[in-house]
Amino acid sequence: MEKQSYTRDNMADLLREHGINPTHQRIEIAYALFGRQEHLSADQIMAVVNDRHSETSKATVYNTLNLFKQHQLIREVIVDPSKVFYDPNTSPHHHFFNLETSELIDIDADAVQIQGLPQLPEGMVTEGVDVIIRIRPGNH
Amino acid sequence: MEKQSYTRDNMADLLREHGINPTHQRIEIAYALFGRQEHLSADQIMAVVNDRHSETSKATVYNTLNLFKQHQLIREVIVDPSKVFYDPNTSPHHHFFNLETSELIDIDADAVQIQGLPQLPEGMVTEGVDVIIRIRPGNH
DNA sequence: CCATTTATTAGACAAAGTCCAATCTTTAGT
DNA sequence: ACTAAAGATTGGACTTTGTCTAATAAATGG
Repeated sequence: MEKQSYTRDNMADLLREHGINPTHQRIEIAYALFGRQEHLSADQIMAVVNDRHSETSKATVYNTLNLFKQHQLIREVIVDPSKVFYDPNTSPHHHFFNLETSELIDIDADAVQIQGLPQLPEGMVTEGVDVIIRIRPGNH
Repeated sequence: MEKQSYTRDNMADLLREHGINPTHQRIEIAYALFGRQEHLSADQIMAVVNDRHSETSKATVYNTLNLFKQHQLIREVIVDPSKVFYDPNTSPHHHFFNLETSELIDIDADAVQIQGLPQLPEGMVTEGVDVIIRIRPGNH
């Protein structure tokens, strides 16, 4: 009874659990993200999904990613000024961002404590805390 | 002897101190950013600078912002998937980001401690640490 | 004041993402 | 299983942010 195998069938279940109608395209997109547990951009996802024969349009990729985001199935990572990355890991965590390769590495948020943050502005509520550590190779 | 007044003349000096040739357009752009001490996007800066009579082209705005960034006069803030904000404050600090208004509020980094971050990947060096607290109005 | 370097510019271009109306799928009810 | 209604997908036009280029303008140092 292995919990963590990312088959297309499991993707369908995962989508249903999140109240999303599992269509072909949605299953493929979910499989692309969860199957490799990587941070991918929309165009990378489209490339993966359309690897052999084209099956999914640009509009559907964007529609689907936004849908997944709304249903808290994935998360956006905003670190690159030119493209958004999508993260299949929704548990609280932070990121190393490799400025040379645009690669992201997860940092579990449980291990990290942040102290001394000022009070939120009046009437405001926290939606999320992102810590991004921008790294590059070499000790200059 | 007031240190912190942001006149156009002071902008010229500031640019020279950073090894930047102070031209008309560069002074205006610096004045727009430092004069109001706000986080502005490229198009907002262009709007400010060309308020009355158009004087500065889009290409120059982008050229100049990138030049300022290279000379560490300003900093990019990447929080919004669709546009970069430019920050005249280069001292280490973090941000509240108002998701409703796209407004940024500085958080002095001196007050904040971050503990428990894992070791950097081998051969990597930190270029910067960004903490972004995404906030929105109302206590749901 | 001239020559050379340095900046600025308009407009073409590129890439990411959105929007729309037409078409195709899926679902639910019978 | 059949059909109507709802939901999903599509190509392509469009928008926005940002880059590039080749031509022009401005500043600088003799």
